[in-house]
Amino acid sequence: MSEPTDSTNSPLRMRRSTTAEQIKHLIMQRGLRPGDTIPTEAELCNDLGVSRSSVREAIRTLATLDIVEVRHGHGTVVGNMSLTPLVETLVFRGALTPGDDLEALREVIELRRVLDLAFTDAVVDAHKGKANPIIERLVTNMVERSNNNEPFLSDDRLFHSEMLSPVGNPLAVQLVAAFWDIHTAVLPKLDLALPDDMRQTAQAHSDLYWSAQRGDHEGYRHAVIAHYDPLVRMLQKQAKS
Amino acid sequence: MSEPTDSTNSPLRMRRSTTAEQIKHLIMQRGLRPGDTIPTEAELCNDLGVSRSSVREAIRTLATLDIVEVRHGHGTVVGNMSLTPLVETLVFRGALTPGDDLEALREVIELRRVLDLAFTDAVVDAHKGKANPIIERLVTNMVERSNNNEPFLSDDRLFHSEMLSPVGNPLAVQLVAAFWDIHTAVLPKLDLALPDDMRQTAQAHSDLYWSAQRGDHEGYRHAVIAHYDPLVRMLQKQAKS
DNA sequence: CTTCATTTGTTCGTATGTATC
DNA sequence: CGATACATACGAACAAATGAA
Repeated sequence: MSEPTDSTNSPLRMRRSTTAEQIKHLIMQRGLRPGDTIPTEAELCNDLGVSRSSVREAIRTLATLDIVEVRHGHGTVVGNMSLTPLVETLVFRGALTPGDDLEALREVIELRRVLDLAFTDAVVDAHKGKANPIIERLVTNMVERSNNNEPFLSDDRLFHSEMLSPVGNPLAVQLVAAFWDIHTAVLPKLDLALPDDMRQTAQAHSDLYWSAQRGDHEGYRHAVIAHYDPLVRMLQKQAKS
Repeated sequence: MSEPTDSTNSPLRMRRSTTAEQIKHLIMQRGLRPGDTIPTEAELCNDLGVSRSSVREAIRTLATLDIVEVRHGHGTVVGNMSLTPLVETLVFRGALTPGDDLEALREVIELRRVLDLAFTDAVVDAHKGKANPIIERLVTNMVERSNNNEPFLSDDRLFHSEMLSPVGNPLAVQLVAAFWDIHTAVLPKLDLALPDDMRQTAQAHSDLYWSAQRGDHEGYRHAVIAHYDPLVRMLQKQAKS
């Protein structure tokens, strides 16, 4: 039985935690908020008693998780802890599987649809009777663009965030935005975007807003179905081939 | 004056992409699957023409996203691209906000509840009329433990995964499991876990399964509500103070 | 069980690019 | 413009873990 290295030979090594965890601990201890600067690499080397490389790898880890944000030549600040790591992981997972990527896309789209349906009541109640100039402008813009066969990606993303925003769950807003990002990142690998489908999608956005605006839960649900219908049909067609 | 280390053996320097992206590209090119070994650090240094530090930071980035998995003294393999990065980010975000952490917990719990409700039809249809010995054992075990005031965390997590598993959306299963992890990681900061609540939660699990098993959609929805009811009440109580 | 090669983990020193003042 | 502070990159050396001979 080999003794597990009693570590008494390393005086300051009672830390089993990694450098990244120590930096996280430091952020919590000092009560730093997103945007606040964290100590420089050199300071962290002294404070934590580790080398520059270790500090850099730890910061790299935290930057990947969007827990910190590195600004070249300026310094490192606390990040806003977005869902970027989720997006990156799932986008790569979708891009990795060569023949099976539409299965990954199907799962993402189903989740988006299910989430939209799940928030139906909250969204409709939040928008009922309240005009929203921002969303109205987005909707008219999307419809117009679809008629000219122009894309409307950025409007699309903003629309869904704005619709979900007033329900009072920022995490949910971020999550659907993240799935939107994954969706649009994985999708271009497949050929689609037919003009008719684009027009149907734009119209569905319009129906979503106006259904919610007049408190029509059932109409909203139908609009959700119609919104994802072109994608579902496309996936079924691809699956047959 | 100082010559820029004329490493003539690496003439391809036109790459603007990061080292991490090059490694991702390499994984895709070779069609590597989770578990397959990727080249060693030394080999990557030669192949990509960068230093070992850069390779290590890139690998660290990919390991953070669970795109690769590093095994000390053995090598590095392709990871399974789980949702661990999402969990880590959100757990830290919840732990960071000192007085506002129950707001973060509320958002997570609302999302869990919404997701469970959103998959009601699929889950009920998938389990209707089909006995599931694994889940039945989990349920009886949880009820028994709750009567003895013993925790049943691992059973709880497995239960939700097993319930959602047959709907055929692995991504959804991973997502609810991830939110379960976030939930249980953020929760211990608050004092709770009353015996009555534990019994109600265990009973709700039982109701969830048996409702689905007999095809009772409405009963399933009520069980979902009851499942999160203790937490919702606790959050409201905490919010008042 | 021991030895040894392989591979990742850690550290140090140095040089370079970049943003701010 | 220069000076400073900072992140980025490189290379060499040694430590620790793993697995096979």
